[in-house]
Parts: sequence; C-alpha cells; structure tokens
Amino acid sequence: MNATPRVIIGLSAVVVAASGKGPELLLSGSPGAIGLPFGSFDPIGHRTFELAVRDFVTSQTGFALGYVEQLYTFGDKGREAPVADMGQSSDADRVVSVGYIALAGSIDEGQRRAGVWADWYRFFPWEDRRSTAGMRALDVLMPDLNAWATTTERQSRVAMAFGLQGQSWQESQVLDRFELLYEAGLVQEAQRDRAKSQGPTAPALERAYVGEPLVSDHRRILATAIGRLRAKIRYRPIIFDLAPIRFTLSELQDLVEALCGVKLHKQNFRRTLERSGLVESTGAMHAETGGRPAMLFTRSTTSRQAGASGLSLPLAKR
Amino acid sequence: MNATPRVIIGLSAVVVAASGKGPELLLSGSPGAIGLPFGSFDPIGHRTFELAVRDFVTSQTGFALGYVEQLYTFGDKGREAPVADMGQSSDADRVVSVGYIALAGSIDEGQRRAGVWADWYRFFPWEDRRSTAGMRALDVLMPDLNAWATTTERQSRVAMAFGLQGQSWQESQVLDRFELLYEAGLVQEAQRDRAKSQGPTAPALERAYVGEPLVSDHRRILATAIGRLRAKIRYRPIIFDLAPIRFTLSELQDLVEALCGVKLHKQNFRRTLERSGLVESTGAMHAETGGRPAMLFTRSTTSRQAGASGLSLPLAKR
DNA sequence: GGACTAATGCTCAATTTGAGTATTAGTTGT
DNA sequence: ACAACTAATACTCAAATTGAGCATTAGTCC
Repeated sequence: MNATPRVIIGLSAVVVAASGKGPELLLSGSPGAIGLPFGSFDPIGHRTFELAVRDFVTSQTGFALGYVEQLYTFGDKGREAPVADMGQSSDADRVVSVGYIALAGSIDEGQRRAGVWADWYRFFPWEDRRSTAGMRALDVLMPDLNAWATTTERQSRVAMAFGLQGQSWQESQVLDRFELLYEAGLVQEAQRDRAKSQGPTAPALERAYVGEPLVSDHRRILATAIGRLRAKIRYRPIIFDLAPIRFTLSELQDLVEALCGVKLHKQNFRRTLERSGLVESTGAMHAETGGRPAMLFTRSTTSRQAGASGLSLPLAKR
Repeated sequence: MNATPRVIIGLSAVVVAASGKGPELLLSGSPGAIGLPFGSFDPIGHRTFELAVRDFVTSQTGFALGYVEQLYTFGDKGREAPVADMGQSSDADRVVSVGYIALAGSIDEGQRRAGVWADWYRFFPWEDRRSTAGMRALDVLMPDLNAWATTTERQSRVAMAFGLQGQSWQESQVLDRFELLYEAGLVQEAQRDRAKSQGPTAPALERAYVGEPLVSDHRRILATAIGRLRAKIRYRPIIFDLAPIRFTLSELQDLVEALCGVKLHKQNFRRTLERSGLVESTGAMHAETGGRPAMLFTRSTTSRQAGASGLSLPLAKR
C-alpha cells in the first residue's frame, strides 16, 4: 500500500457508426459484463488523450476512428469504471475516467464483423419513439415511475423529462430520463448498486422495457453521449461524419431519425436541408428502393468549414 | 526521477460574477503572471472534482461558488498549466487539467474586494460588440489577420469566425476567433510560445486591441468558457445563476448583452422573455433609473426545473 | 398498361421574428 | 405646477420560418 495513492486516467469511448438500421455502438467485454471500450492512459507513450483513445480502440477492436470529441471527465469516488484490462491497479489508486465520443461513419459488413456492435436502443428502449416498441416501453415504465414520484418535485421532474402534461418530449434529455429511472430503481444498475447497502427494491421488469445493463456506470456515460449527439446535430454538421459520402435525402433523414429517436416530416426535412446549403446534389441517382429514383447528395464544402451550423430540425410528428 | 511518472490532476476555474457593468472574472496570481484560480486535486481528501474546485477557490480567494459545471479536460503534453502552488511536482510528472466554469451570481462590494476581479473583455476586446471600442479592436486586428490569411482555407476560416462576407457574427465562436488570432501570431501568447523555437513574428499591437495575456493556456480556457456560456444561455436558464434575485427586464437584458457582447432589440427581448415563462413579476417596482419605474421580476419556479430551456435571443442589432 | 412505391413539388395557414412607432409614469429643472 | 427628459411598456406590421397537407412524377413489378 502506497502512502500517496496514484491517479490513473482511464479512457472510455462511445463509438458510434451508422449501419443501414440506425446508430450502432462498438462494445467490448464478455457476455454478462458488456461495456464500452475502455483503456488506460499511458502518461509516457501518449501525447494527447485523443491519440490515446484512437490507439486503444484500434488495438482493442481493430477499428480506426474518424471524428473524435471529448465528452466528460468522470472523477467521483465510488463511480469509477473498473480497470479490468490493467491488472496492476491497487485499491489505493484513484481512477479518473475521461469519456470520448467517436463517430465512425458508415461501416461495411467486413468492419462490422471485426467488432461487437449493437443497436444503442437495446440499452434505452424508451428512447426510440419511431417504433411502437419504444412507445410501449415507456407505457410499461410509466406506472412504476409514477408510483415513485411521490413528491411534487419528483412529479415535475418526471413530467419535464418525459414530456408529460403539456411539456414536449426533448430528445436530448437522455441523461435526465435515465437518472430518473435509476433513482426510481427501475434499471438494473440501480439494484446492483444498492444491493451492497440495502435490500432489493423495485420489481424486475423485462429487458425489452428497461433495457440491458452495462458494466459500471457505462450506461450513464452512454446516456450522456446520446444526449450530446442529439443536441449537437442541431448546431454542428456532425451528422455527415456518420452518413456515407453520398446519400439520398431519405437516407439522411432515416439516420437523423434513428439518432434522435423521432419521426420527422419528410417534405419539411427536405426543405430545410436544401435551404441550409449543407448538402449539394451530385448528378447521380439511386434507384434501388422500388419507387421513384432519388437524387444522391454529398455534404457541401461550406458544411466542412469551422463554425458551420447544423440541422434545424423540422421536428417531431406525434 | 521516478520510473513511472505520476499523473497530477490540476483544476482550474473560470469564476464569473455579474457586477453592475458586466461579467467579471475572478483571477489569481501576481502582476505580470495573472491567471485563473488554479489548484491541484487531492485524490485522498476530495471525493469529487466539483467539491475540490469549490474548496480551493474558497480557500484561495475567500469566495463561495454557486453554480458549477465542468468545462473540458486538457491533457495535451506541452499545454499543461504550471502547478505554481504545489512545489513538489517534478519534470517527470504529467499534469492533466480539468477546467470548470462557476457562476457566482451577482456580488456586492464587500465580496468584490475579497478577490481580484476583472472585466473579461480586457482579455478579449474584440468580443465586445456593444461598444465602439470593441468594434475598433476588430478593425485594428483585421488587416493583420487578412495579411496572414494567404490561403483560401485561412480566408474562409476568418470569414466564418468573424462574420465576414455575408456570414453572420456568432457570439459563441469565441474559441475559433482566439485560435485564429493565435495562429496569426497576433496575441502575445503566440509570440511567447514561439519564442522558444523561432524568432519574433507579427508586430506587437496595443493591449487595447489584442487584449491582455494570461499565464499558460488560461486565455484559451477562458475563450472556451465564454463560448460555452454564450451558447448555453440559449438552451438552459443559467442566466438566472448570474442575475440577482430580483431584477428589471432591462437589467436582465444588460446582463445578457454583456455576456454575449451584442446589443439586443429591447421590445423583442421583453416579448420573448415574457412568453417564455421563465420570469414572473413580483409586485414591486424599481424607480432609480430616472425614467418610468420598472417592474421587478424573479425567475419562475418552472425555470428551476431540470430541462427548462433558455432564452431564445431576439438577436443582434447591427 | 395498370398498380404500386418512393421521391419530389407546391400550397397555405399559424407562428415566430425583426424592426419600428406610440404611449406612459416617473424624475428634474424653472 | 408645468415643460423637458428619461426609461419602461404597449402596440403594429411585414417578412420569414414552421407545421401539415395534397399533388405530381419516375421508376419497378406484374
């Protein structure tokens, strides 16, 4: 045991790629203990965090990252992520973990097979309001959430987060919603974390409704990341770091919808997008959908400039 | 010299308070080496970063913080902030610094005297577009900036950041603008940082135009913080953490204008604010301005709820 | 050639902005 | 007490943006 505990910097990455179906996450770990790719920062070998993240994700999953952005630094005691793959850490060490978001663009089948990818809604079923399944998850959770909301303060938090009572659903409030479900004891992590001190609490609901748990606080990190991404596509053109080089407007819309978990009005989406100047049409067409062939677009050069704004979403159909 | 270098966590805080005149910053250091309040994180004594920040700011400046939010974690080698007040660090150590933003509300004269406060536009004269002085700073800098912008890529970056050629001025792009001025060698830090490798570069302009330098990369951190704050008041009601408990709409507007460095249309500001439901009028009046007495408002309870949105600014008069 | 499917085009009312002009309730000077 | 002045508040109006539809078109699949 050391007199001065060491500080260890852990790095975790939320790596997102767009498949045909929607946003997918790169995971690591073994069945029953799935988590985000996680590595530790080597103060000698690594010049910057970002390089370190690229490095360990590539070496851990064989995958090279595109856009990378820092998410948040988690330093609370009792919240540290386990340093599974390190071994040399002792109890006296203090782990600080720096979370990153990485966008891996659209990936092909080969790349897909190289890593373990999963639809991120497996962990947040209630966040997907495109499908009836997602809406159903919310319906199932609601009674328990209401039962927990015994004070007005709790009630109003629930109303704000889940868009009840005249409030509108804000797709970027992913973390608020997760925190509420955690506090209400409805997600498995809550039961796991409480098991140490107290007895069991809320009823165990099916995975299809409460989502699958992740190791440590990784699901919370993921919630933070999803919220950030959803907010960010509105003011930075990051959506193009997720989309393929050439795309039809429908494909782009599907991607945005998948990311935000809501349905958009097609004609208006097209309108705002064309006005924004973020995309420009290539001459080419894409005819594989069985309907009228669609124009293929690319991101414009202006969309690449620092300070270019994002999509002002023509939002939410109920 | 250690075999395994230690990692040291430094914490720096951008502490903002609203005085009558505008946003003021809490500084520390001695003349000629002014910087942000800076402390180091003690892995044993501190349970969370946030507590540590509150702690060292209070002990260093006698000031208690209100709202605190993490800004960014700076881990690049060669960019670390000096650990002036520590002494025990060696060259082999790696310093990672976590930046925080803190809002100290509106402060009275007594509190003001307890610390060293400065108008933040001393460090960014060009960011203040309310005054002719600020506009003048930009005019003075522009020729040098244009001289530096020899490639189209640079030119378009300048145009985007400074709102030229049909682009509009985006008040939250503080960092982009600072980075450009840095790269163009117009701010003192650039010359200082380059002095080690190369000779002197750009002409030395007056402080009134290029702003005062800060220790290490603190001015960059500050630019990040200002940009973040300016963006954030649009989607979170943080402005009320800066305003006094009761305020007139004009006072609130002055505060927003000072923060964002732009003038707003008075009648429209009032309109959006009243519609937003973020404020509610107390019965009381405030009659000290020499004109018609103004209604005093407070933030509403809804503005305190998690997820409450910010001000949709009725923007910029030229 | 007719049915079907998506993509694209176009319209219209409701809201939200941007930019003013007009009125009101105080203070200050004479 | 009145005129001049100042800032707050009220009201107006056109332009732009948004939300929601209906209509048309260019392909594929019998």
